[in-house]
Amino acid sequence: MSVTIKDIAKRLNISPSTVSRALRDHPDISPETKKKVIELAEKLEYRPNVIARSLQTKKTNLIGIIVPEIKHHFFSAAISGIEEVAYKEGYAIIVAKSNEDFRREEMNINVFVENRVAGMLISISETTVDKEPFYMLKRMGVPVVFFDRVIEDMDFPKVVVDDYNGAFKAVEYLIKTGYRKIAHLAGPKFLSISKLRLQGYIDALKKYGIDPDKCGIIHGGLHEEDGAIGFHRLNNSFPDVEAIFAVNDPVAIGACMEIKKLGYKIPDDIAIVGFSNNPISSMIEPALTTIEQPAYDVGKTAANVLIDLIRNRGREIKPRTIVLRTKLIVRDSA
Amino acid sequence: MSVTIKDIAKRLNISPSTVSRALRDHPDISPETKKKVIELAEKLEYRPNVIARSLQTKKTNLIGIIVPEIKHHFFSAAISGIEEVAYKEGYAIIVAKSNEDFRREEMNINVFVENRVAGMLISISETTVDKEPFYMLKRMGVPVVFFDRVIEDMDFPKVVVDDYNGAFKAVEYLIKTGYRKIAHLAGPKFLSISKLRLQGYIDALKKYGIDPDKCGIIHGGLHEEDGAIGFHRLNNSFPDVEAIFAVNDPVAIGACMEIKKLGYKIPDDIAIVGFSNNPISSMIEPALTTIEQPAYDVGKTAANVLIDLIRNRGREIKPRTIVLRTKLIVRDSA
DNA sequence: TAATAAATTGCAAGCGTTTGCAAAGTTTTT
DNA sequence: AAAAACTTTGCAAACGCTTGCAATTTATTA
Repeated sequence: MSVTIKDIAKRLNISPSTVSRALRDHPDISPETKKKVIELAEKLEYRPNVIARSLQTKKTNLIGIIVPEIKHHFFSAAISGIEEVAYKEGYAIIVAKSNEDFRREEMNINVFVENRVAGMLISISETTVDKEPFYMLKRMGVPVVFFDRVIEDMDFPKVVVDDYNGAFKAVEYLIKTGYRKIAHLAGPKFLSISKLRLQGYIDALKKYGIDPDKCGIIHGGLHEEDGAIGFHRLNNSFPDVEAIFAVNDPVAIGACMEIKKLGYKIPDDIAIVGFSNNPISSMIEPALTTIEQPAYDVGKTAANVLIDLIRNRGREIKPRTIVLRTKLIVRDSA
Repeated sequence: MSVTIKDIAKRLNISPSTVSRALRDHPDISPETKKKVIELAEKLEYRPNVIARSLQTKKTNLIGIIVPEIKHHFFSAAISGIEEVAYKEGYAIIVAKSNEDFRREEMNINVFVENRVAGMLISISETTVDKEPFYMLKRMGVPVVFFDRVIEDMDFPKVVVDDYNGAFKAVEYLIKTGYRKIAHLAGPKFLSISKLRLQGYIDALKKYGIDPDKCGIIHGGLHEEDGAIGFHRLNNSFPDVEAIFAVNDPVAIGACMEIKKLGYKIPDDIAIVGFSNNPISSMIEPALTTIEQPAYDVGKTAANVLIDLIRNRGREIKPRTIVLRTKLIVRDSA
């Protein structure tokens, strides 16, 4: 069906190897043959078969990405960043979502391995506890970089945002603004980001002599509905709460809706700070004070680290953790 | 490095073909050999090499997706839908963005062709005018389905939302609510979605005897800033406008911000209706009346059509256009 | 002019699978 | 007991490319 190197070779009465080299501009081939080959290739609309090449070279130009969900703003922005550098470096991205299900995550990892991706960028699901699939990747020698949601004690490089400091800054800001009873709508317990943001929250309170145990820490999910539910539970257990630090913007927004629905005023009755600076946050009423999380940059950085890793395989590179800066964005909700 | 069928064959003293068949549960192979093979394969952590298989079978499990931008909600939701059905049907998705640049779109198309994707799902960039890359795909016999942003006169299947009717309903609603001077912040002129929404707008006005030429049609981009700019221009040329129908939610929101900034009240001074029902739309103040556009379903449907096409190659399938329903969501902005 | 070096091309094997067909081994039928 | 029919396995080629090395041709040097 489609034109191959052999076809070109036959029509030009030369060998396939010469054609192959001519097409890749190999210095051994004379300018005249190159010209002939390239012209005929264009005329016949020859398209190199990357699959055949990959089989031979044992290399692919594919980078696998696994995220919990594609349509969440943070992840789609990160993917966009990854694509940007991948494109520039000559890689294509193949993306899969886990739907927060560790089994699907594992299936996807397998699919990627079978497709012999050059490397993988992974943000783990909220249900991932079994590390076996990742050990397998280690054994197979697949280059892997975690981003945002990482497995802390695996020695793959990691690219994260400064969750701890972001949380710390958010809470410190609340304290300095005069709030004391500051509750936390926390995320899933064993997710790295939840843990770090929680710790930042706790340490900020402690620094100013506030006892975190009396403030209210409610664990929940990462979505809007979790914010609403969380605030409900909070309102029951700690009715005198003055301010809330939410694990992320959707949760903060969910809480806001609920707060407004119950007739409280933000920030007068209850102040609230989110995390991630979703585009939405600046547009709600009141505009949400939050921590900016550079999603696009996380993607770009992670992709760069991975490509480094791919290209320098052999030379041992010490896995490191890159922490991207977070920034407090003060708006109207606190 | 990694374990192959040959390795297994050698250790079991049987031929590679037998191993290959055993692993794929071919009926010719005896249960005992199958058992031996499968057990050893597991023990050695054998992973089939999809690349080698693809080379042989001339098939891949890859679906290529090209969108103008990954992080826009509509596209990321559509991609999510595509991934969902692709995963279930045993395909992986490889995604690229054009950044609204037709040259990058073409480059990506080429990359996909060279990777011999099983098929492609494309939403064209706003700068795409040259159809040559798509004719090339036709010549090569690559299965292609357009979604959302389509090239109308190419006979590839298309999956779109009912832009025309959505726009019509939106404008009709405005008219029935009592507005007459209804302007339109339109999108890029040669984009199918812009054209259809514009036409729906015009026809709705005409149906009720309103002259569209006197209402104000401002062409612009598809982003927030375009909404702000658009409203400015509108406000200069048609200061007596009572309501606005925007080509999409970002534009509507951009206009809203500008309207508020200039001190007008929504909907009292100016009413506004958007298009797409971004998650953000329900959360701004006032909540945006808009047309719901089932992004996730567009993705799922497009993926299903494509997979059908891939599987039934040979049997000619008449390319058809699937139009998904849009729905008016009445909120506070109109 | 012969010997040596440089430039250009081709041979053939190999990457890890799949698959049509032949071969060998078993069982059933006549 | 031979023929026919299965069942199970293996051979070898093929998919489209790359690449080390040998072979050929041409240019340079002694």
